[in-house]
Formats: sequence, structure tokens, C-alpha cells
Amino acid sequence: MARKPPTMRDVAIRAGVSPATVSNVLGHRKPVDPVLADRVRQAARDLNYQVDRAASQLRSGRAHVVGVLVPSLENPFFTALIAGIEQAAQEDGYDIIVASSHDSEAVETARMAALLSWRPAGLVIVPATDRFAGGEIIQNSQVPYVVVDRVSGQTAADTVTMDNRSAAAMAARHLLSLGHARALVVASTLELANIRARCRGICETFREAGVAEPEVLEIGMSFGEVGERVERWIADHGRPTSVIALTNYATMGVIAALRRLGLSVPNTVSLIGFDDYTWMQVSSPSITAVAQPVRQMATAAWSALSARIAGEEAPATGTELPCKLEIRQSTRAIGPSLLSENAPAAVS
Amino acid sequence: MARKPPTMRDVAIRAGVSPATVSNVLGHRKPVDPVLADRVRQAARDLNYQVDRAASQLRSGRAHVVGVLVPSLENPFFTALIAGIEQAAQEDGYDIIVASSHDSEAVETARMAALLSWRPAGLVIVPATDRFAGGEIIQNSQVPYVVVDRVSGQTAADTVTMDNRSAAAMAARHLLSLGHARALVVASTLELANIRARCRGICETFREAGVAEPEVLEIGMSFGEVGERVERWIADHGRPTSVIALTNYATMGVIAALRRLGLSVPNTVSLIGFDDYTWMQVSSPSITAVAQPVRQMATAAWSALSARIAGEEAPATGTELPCKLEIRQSTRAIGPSLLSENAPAAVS
DNA sequence: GTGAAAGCGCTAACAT
DNA sequence: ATGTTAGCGCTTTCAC
Repeated sequence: MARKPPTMRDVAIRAGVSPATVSNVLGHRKPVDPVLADRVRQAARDLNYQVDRAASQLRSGRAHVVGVLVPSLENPFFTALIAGIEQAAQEDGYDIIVASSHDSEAVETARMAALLSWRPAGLVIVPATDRFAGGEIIQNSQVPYVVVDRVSGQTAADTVTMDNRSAAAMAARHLLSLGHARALVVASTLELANIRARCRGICETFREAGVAEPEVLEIGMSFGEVGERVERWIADHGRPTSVIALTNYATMGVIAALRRLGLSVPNTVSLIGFDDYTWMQVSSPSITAVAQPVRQMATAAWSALSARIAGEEAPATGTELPCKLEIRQSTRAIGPSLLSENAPAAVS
Repeated sequence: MARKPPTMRDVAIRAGVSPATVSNVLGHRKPVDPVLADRVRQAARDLNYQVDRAASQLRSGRAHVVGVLVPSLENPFFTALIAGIEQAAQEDGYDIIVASSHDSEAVETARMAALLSWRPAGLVIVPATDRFAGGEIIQNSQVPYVVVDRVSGQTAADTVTMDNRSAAAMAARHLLSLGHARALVVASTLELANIRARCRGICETFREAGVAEPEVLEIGMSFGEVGERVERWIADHGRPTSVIALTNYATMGVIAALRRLGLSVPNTVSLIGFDDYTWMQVSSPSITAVAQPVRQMATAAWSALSARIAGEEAPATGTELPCKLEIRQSTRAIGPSLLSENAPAAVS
């Protein structure tokens, strides 16, 4: 027992050729006599042979693996991203090593070092914070990488993100078109540039419409707290006619809080969420939401990365994908549109 | 540019020692003079050195990576499982390579071969089907593996799953205790042993209570169809007083269907879902659900696998974890309990 | 078109 | 306790 897996040498012997030829056949590297090639393939099949990727990578210097580092594997947005990347990568013959930074810069640095020790062809990273602790270490490792979703400041790397400002503006215009002058923005944390961009988009849009900017409530990442904080805020400040929740946890927290306060959606308060999930369709009322183009973000990230892996030298690209506003039952008109003519209510 | 990463030799030279000593220091392998050890660690830090895992693994024959293969990365149950495994594995110094079989046996076989080509220390697998296409290929690769969630027939491998029969029985007892004699069971597919076990648990419990067995509706994996099929069934068969949905997609589909039919939950129909997600708490009504112990499944899978990696030779273990019934608002009493005294309504 | 031989970066025997 | 050496399985010159 504990029989070792067959090596290329085993295949070579069985096929009556040299290891080099086996390598050439299996790696489609050099033209090989069809007869020999067939013998090789047959021998490989017989022995159930699979190239040892560690050895292959060590010798060739080329790795067919990329690392993917996200802040959390509990968040469906990140796992959806991983799903997309896995698919795209797999189609190009790459495997993915997945790691979570658990929203911690320290862990992020450690996990990144671990990923780099595989000498991967590239890395896809959703930073834990705007500071992106790993920038330096990865920088001088010479491994190409793409920063996704939480893009801030200027990275040397390619970036892929949603157009957060426009997305938020779209949500804001939708509310304004329904006559909402008083909105509450519920954010996870303002430490993240993408969340700040969403706030900015909303505030700008309200200002441009000549309406007072909405207040922004920062409630942290944990679902439990959200409800309480929102309840307290409303107790202190009076109720808004509408709420924009900037993340999925915020959305759920707001729903819970409004229910506890006995505020009906959309009759008393209109609600827009960020991130679109299936449950928002079956919820009653169904939830109007800004759908992030997760799938496109994944493919964009992969295509940027594969270009770099292929040796592309062009300056870093910054992809900003548009999003879509899914209008459902949680938003309701309470008066005439507050939008001027030339600002459309919604753009897809 | 494209400077190569430092090697152990570079570190050795800088620290003025031999590569072997560097290896011993960094790998905590053999006792080394503290002074030299410090010099080595310093040099490694200076150069930003990280051992090359491919080379290390090639030489030592020990890999610090495990493959994880799931049917889908879109399903939150599987991604939660991955989150748990990533955490446990990471704590033991292992990385995970993640792959999806996209619910296809053919893809499963291919992805498994790819995973095995890393010569991983082990594999965690949630099979695409009960047939588990990869059983043979992995079997003679000698790599230890654990089968999780979709456990069927007798595998030679360790298995970890929820006690599906008992879980379903618990849900059934809850309904019976509320006086429901007519239940509809909505299953994704009866091709999966774990789904069949859930059906069995429900039917047995009803039979034991002297109540007619509920009918089982099989609706496939896609969310879209679920609603229609359920609507049609109810149109044809009349409405049940209660529904048990055996997967999360089934749950959402049922909610949508009942709403379209104008059947109020829980006033007209009571509903129990399988898998517990946050949205079920904020949904109105909140959804009574069987919570799977995903986290424990992940840790159980990891501990079984690490034992095998460590060389454990004992016969395969079959772990069956208990689940919990989260009673919320979607289930309501419509009459006296149909349960006999000695059958408790719910067990945690 | 094919094979022989070297060597990727590391670790395990062995020698000191 | 440290260094020397060999070789893991593969790919890549470089001969032929």
C-alpha cells in the first residue's frame, strides 16, 4: 500500500520512448511522430498518469495556479466572485487557491505571503481595508495581481470595480423621482473607499436636485448591531421617508429594524438595498436593489490578470462596471418627482 | 525587472551558512545554534524570502495543500462549508485549492484529476451525484479523502453528513404537533441520497403518528421552475395545510408560489425550510427552518482528513451531525397535536 | 524527430 | 551541530 503515483519515467518506459518525448506529447510542446504519440497517450491512460504540477512548475518556472484572497468567505458577494473566477480560470487550465483575510490586515499579509509561496502565476485580491497591507510585499514579488471591488487610491495594479458613484446616484435618482426628500443612508463603514463613493453618489445627486443631503449612519459589519443602531437613530432623529442600505447586511438589518418599529415598507418607508440576492425577490415586499455585476467583475478580473500573465506590459487598467437598478415593491411614490427634466430617474 | 524570487541558497549565503541549515531553521526541523538561527531568520527577512512550496513538496513528498471539490460555488451551503474548511486548514498550515464540478459528473472527474495532479495531502469532496464518478480514480491515487454532505452507499472513505433522517423527522414532528395532517414535501431531486433520507424521515414520522404520508414533489435544481411546479401541483391536488421545503432554493420557490396563489403563510399554509440563512429571520413572516450544522461539518471533515493525513489507519468513520430546528413565525397550530405522548415535538 | 543530461529549489541522508 | 551531496519529477537545452 501507499503505492506511489506513476511518474513520467514510468510512462516513458511503458511506451518505449524517452521521458522527453512523453513530456512533448502530453504538453503539446513539440511535434512528435503520431505513432509514438499514440503509444504515449495509451501508456499514460493505462497507468492513470497525471503530470505532477509541482515538479512541472518547478522546472518550467510557469505555474498554472492563481491565488484568490478575499476578506471573507461568508459573504455571498465574495463567494460569487470566486465562483466566476474559478470558472474563467478553469477554462484556461488554471486552478485557484482560495484564502480569506477575515477582514484583518494582519491575516491578509500572512495569507498573501502563503499564497506567494506557491509562486502563482497571479493573484486576485479583494483587500481587507483601503490600506491594502500587502501592496508592498506583492509588489516586489513581481507576481501580477488584480485588485477587485475595494479599490482605493492609486495602485500599480489593474483594478476592477463597480461604478459605485453612479450606482448610488441611480438609487438616489429613483428615490427623488418618487418624491422622497428625506432619506437615511445606512453604511457598513466609511473606512472603505467604495462605500464612501456610494455615499458621495447619493449626496451629490440630492444636492444637484436641490434637496438636502441625506444623513449617513455608519453601523459596522456585524448583522446583530445593525438593527439596534438603526432603531436608535430613528428614535433620535425621527423617521425618514426612505432608506438606502449600502450593503447586504445593512439591508437585512434595516428590514428587521423597520419591522420592529412597526414602520411598513413601502407604505411608510421606502427601501433600496445594495447587492441583489434571490431572497429579495421572494421577500414581501420584494426589495428594490442595486444589482452588482459580480459575474462581469469576475471575468474582467480574469481577463486583466491573464493578459498580465501573458506578459502584457501596458499601464494598469481601471475597469469600472455599470450596475443595474432592480425596481421592485419596496419603493413607492409619495409625491411628485423632485428631479429636474434632464436628469433621468433610472438608467440601466 | 522580472527579478526572480530569492532562493534558499541566497539566504544561506547571506547568513553565512549552508542551505541545509536554513532549511532546518525555517522548517523547525533540527535544533540549530540560536545565533546562527537568528542570522538565518534575519537574512530571510531581509530578502523577503518565502520557501518555494512546489520545490519543498517535490523533495519532501509532503504537501501542505488539500483540494476541495463542491458541486457549485453559487450555493451558500457549499461556500459556508468551504469557509469552515479554509479556516481549519489554514490553522494547520494548509492551503486549499477549490474547484467546482458544476453539478456534472464529467466535470467532477476532470476537476478531480486536476486536483490530484497537485499531489495534495488530501481531498474534501461533495459529490455531484450519488454515483460519485471520481471514486475509482481517487481510490488508486492513494490520497486520503473525505466525502461530505452527499453521502451515499458505502464509500471506503470517511464521511461527514447531517443526520438527514432525524432532521426531517424533527420537522415533521413539529408540524404534527401543530395539528397538520396534510403536508407537501418539496424536494429538489430524489436522485440524491440525502434528500431521499429527508423524505424518509418525514414519511416515517407521519406513518408512526398514524397520519397519511405526505406527498413528495420533485422540482429540480433551478429556482425558476420551482414556483411554477408548486403552483401547478396545488392547482391539481388542492392545497396542503403545510409545506416542507428540502433545500434553500425549494424554500424560496415555495414562498414565491404561495404568494402568487394568495395563500398566506402561516395563516393558510405553514412552511418549514431546510438550511437556515439570515434572510429567513428578516423575512415576514420569519421562516421556521432546519439549520444544518455547516460549521461543525467543516471541522469534522477537517479532523477526519487530518487524522488520515497523519497516517491514521482505522476503518472509515461515518460522522452524522445533529441539526437544530429554528422555530419562527412561518409555522402555526391549526389543531390539537397529532403526536402521541412519547414522541417529543422537537429535539435540539 | 528523438534521446541524453542537466538542473529548477528544496530536504533527507549521510558525513563531518 | 553543521555541511555536503544526492535526487524528488519534470522540462529544457543540446546533441544526434
